[in-house]
Amino acid sequence: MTSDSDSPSFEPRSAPGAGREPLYLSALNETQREAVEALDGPVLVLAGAGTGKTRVLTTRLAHLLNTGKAGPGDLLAVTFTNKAAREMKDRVAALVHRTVEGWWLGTFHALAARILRSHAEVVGLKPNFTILDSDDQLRLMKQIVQAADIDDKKWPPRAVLHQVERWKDRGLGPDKIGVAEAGDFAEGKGPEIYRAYQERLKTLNAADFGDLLLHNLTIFLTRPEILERYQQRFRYILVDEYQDTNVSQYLWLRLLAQKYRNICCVGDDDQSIYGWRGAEVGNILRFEEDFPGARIVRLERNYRSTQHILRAASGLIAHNEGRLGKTLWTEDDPGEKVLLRGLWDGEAEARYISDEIEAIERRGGSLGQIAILVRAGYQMREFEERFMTAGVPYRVVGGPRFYERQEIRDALAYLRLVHQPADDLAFERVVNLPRRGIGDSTLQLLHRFARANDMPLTEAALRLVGSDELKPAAKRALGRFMEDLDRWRGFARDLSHTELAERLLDESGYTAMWQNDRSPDAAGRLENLKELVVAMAEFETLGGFLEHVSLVMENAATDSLEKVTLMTLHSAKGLEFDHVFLPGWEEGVFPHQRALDETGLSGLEEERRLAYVGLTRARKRAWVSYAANRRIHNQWQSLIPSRFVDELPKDAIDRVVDPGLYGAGRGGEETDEWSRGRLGESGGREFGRFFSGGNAGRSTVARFGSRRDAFARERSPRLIESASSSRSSGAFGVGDRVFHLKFGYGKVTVAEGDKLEIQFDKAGTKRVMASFVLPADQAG
DNA sequence: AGAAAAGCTTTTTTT
DNA sequence: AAGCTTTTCT
Repeated sequence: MTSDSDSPSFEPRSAPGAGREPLYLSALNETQREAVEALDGPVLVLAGAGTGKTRVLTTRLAHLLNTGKAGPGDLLAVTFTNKAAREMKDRVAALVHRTVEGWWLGTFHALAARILRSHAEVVGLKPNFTILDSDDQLRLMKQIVQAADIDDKKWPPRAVLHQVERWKDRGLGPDKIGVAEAGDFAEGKGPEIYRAYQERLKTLNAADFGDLLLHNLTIFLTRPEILERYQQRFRYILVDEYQDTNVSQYLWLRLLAQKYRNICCVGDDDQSIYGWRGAEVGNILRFEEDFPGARIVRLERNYRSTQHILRAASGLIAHNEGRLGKTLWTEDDPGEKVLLRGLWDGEAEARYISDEIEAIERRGGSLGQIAILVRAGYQMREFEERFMTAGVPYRVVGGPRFYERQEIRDALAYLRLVHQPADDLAFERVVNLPRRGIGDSTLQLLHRFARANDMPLTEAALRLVGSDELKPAAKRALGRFMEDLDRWRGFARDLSHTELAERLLDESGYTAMWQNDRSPDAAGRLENLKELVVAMAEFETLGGFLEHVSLVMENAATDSLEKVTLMTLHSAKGLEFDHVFLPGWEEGVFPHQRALDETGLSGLEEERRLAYVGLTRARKRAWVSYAANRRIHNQWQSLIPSRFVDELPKDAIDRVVDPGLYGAGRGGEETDEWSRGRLGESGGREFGRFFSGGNAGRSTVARFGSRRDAFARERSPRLIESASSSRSSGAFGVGDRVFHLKFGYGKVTVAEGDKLEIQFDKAGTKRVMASFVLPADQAG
C-alpha cells in the first residue's frame, strides 16, 4: 500500500542505548528520524503526501517500546479510518514481532466506544447500548421532525440530522445551542429537535457516531477521577491524520494528553478533505497554542512521485490560501508529464481510460497498480459498464457494503432486538417482516402508547397484549411475536451466537420469506444470510459482532487477483498507485456544485485539496480528463473544464483536446488551438465565475436532452438491439454455458443481475455484462 | 391489509 | 435510473 512497506525489520536484540543503533532508525532520513526520536513532549509532524508518514508513526511506536519508555498498555494510537488502523496494526506487529491485540490502537470511534461501554451509566446508558448507523439515525430523525410539527419539505430530516451532527462534532450538547446559533434553522426549533432526538436515543439505549465522542467528553468532564485514570494510562499518545479531527475529537485528545503532554500528531493541512463532516483544519494551526513548546517537524521529501507529478500537484495547491506551507521535493526522475485530455462525453472518457489501461497492461504494467479516482460514487457506473464490456477486471472500493444490504440489515435487526430489547428501530424493522398481520393501525397504537409512557416498543407491546386495547386478531399476532422474542432471548443465553442466528432466522420465518420469493435476487440474499452467519463465527460474542458491524462497516473479502481499482477520491487518501486516472474534471462535478453553493470559498479550497490528494496518489504517471458532455440526473448537460485544469502548471502537463469540443466547428488543429486559448487563463476564470456565483450555477448549464438521445440511438443502433434481444432470451444463472464474441465459450460462475462473472475456456475469468453473451447453444 | 401503479425528488464525500 | 411516497386497485 505504501512505498515504504519494504522497511527494514525491527531488531529487538540491537540493545537500546548500547552503542549500536537499531536498524529501523538508520533507515530513516534526517527529518523522519527527528520525528521518531522526539519521544517526550508535544510534537506536531507536518507530513506532506508520500513523505513516509505511516513509517514515522509505526517506527515511533516501535521506538517507544524498544527504548523501554513505554509498554503496549501505556500507548494510545488513534487513526481516522479502519483501513488506517488495520495498516498501522499490521505494520507495528511486523516491526515489533508480536501481536498488537488488545492495544489501544484504533479509530476515534472504536476507542471512544470502548471507553463508553465501561462508563455507560454515567450518561444514562446501559453497557450493551446500540450504536446506530446512518440509516437508523435518519429514520429516527424522520419521526422526530414529524412530531415537531415543522414543514418537512422545507426542512428535510436529512438536513436536520446533518445540522445536529455538526453540533455534535463541535462538542455542543442540546443545551449549548444558543438562540444565535439556532438561527431560523428548522423554524428556530433546532435545539428542541436536537433535545428530543437525544432523549429518544437514551430511551432506545442507543448512541450515534457523534455521541460516542460527545459522551466521552461528558464522562471526562463530570467525573474527573475517571479522566484521571485514562490520563494516567495513556502516557504516550499518537494521532494520525490530525487535520481531519473535529472539535470534539480535539477536545477528547486534549483532555487525555493534559497530564503527560506526550502527544504526537501527524497531519497535512493540504490533505484536509473532511470539512463537511466537521473537521477543523484549525486544530492543526493552533497546536502550538495548546501545547506551548511543541516541537514542529516538517517532512517534505517525497518518496512516491515523479517530479512532474509533484510539480502539477504543488502548482495546483498553491492556489489555496491559508496554508501552513510545505514544499515537497524529490530526487526521483522528472518522469512523464501529467496527461490532460478533453473528450466529447463521459462514454468517450471511459473508453479512453480503458484503452489506456489496456496499453499499460501491454507494456507490462500491473492492473493492481492502476486506480481510477472519482469525485462521487455515481461516476463509477460509467466505468464499470465500460470495464465489463471490455473485460477489464476491476474492483470497487467503498461501493455497496455488505452490512448495508437489505437482508443483512433485517437479520441484524433481529439480532439487535434480542441483544438489546429497547432497540425500537430494530423492532419496527422486523415486527411485521415477514408478514405477521401486524399492520399500520396496530403499530400506530403501539407507538402512541410507548410515547405516552416513555417506554420502549417492546415493553409497550407486552402491556398492550395484556390489555384489551387491541382487536383480537392483532392481539393474537402481536402476542405470538412477543412470545417468539422471549424464546429467542432464551436462546441468546443458552446457545452460541451463531446457533442463535440460525434459529432466529429460521423460526422467525425470515429465511422462508426469501425462499418463497420468486424474484431473481432472492437466491443471492439467502447466500448473503449464510455468509453473515459465517462472519459471525469470527467473533466471540454477539455483542462483539454487533460492535464490529456498527463500527467497521466495510466490504468483505478482497481477493488477491490483479484488478484495476475504482474508488472515490476520499477513500483513496493514504493509498498510492503507479498509474492514476482522474476523470470528470468539470465545473460542477469537480469542484462539486454543492461544495461551492454551500460553503463557498472554503468549499472550493477543500475541493482543491481533494484534487491535490488525487494527484499525489500517483507514483509514475497521472491522467486528468474532462468531458464536454455528460448525462447527469438522466439529462444531458454540456460542461466546461474544471478551473483546476487551468491551475495545473503548463510545464508539468501535456494537453490533448479532442476536435469539435465546446461549440467549435469540425477540424483538428485549429479547434485544438481555439480550445486552448479559450480555456486558458482568462477563459477558464470567466467560466468559473458563472459557477461560483451561487444561484447562477445550474442555470448556465445547457440542456439538450432529446436531441442528444436521438443522436445516441442513431450512432449505435446495433448495440441497443443486441442488448434488448439477448435480454429477451432470459437471464443467466450460475453454471450456464455461454458464448462471448471476444472471449469464446465459458461457464457462468457468479451472476449478479446483469453483471456476470464467467470462467472462459480460453480467456480465463472475466466480468461481463449479460447483454454481451449468448447461451452457448444459440451461438453459431 | 396488502399489492401494484404512478408520480416525485434525488445525489458528495464517511466514521 | 432509482428509490421513495402517495394513490389506486384488488
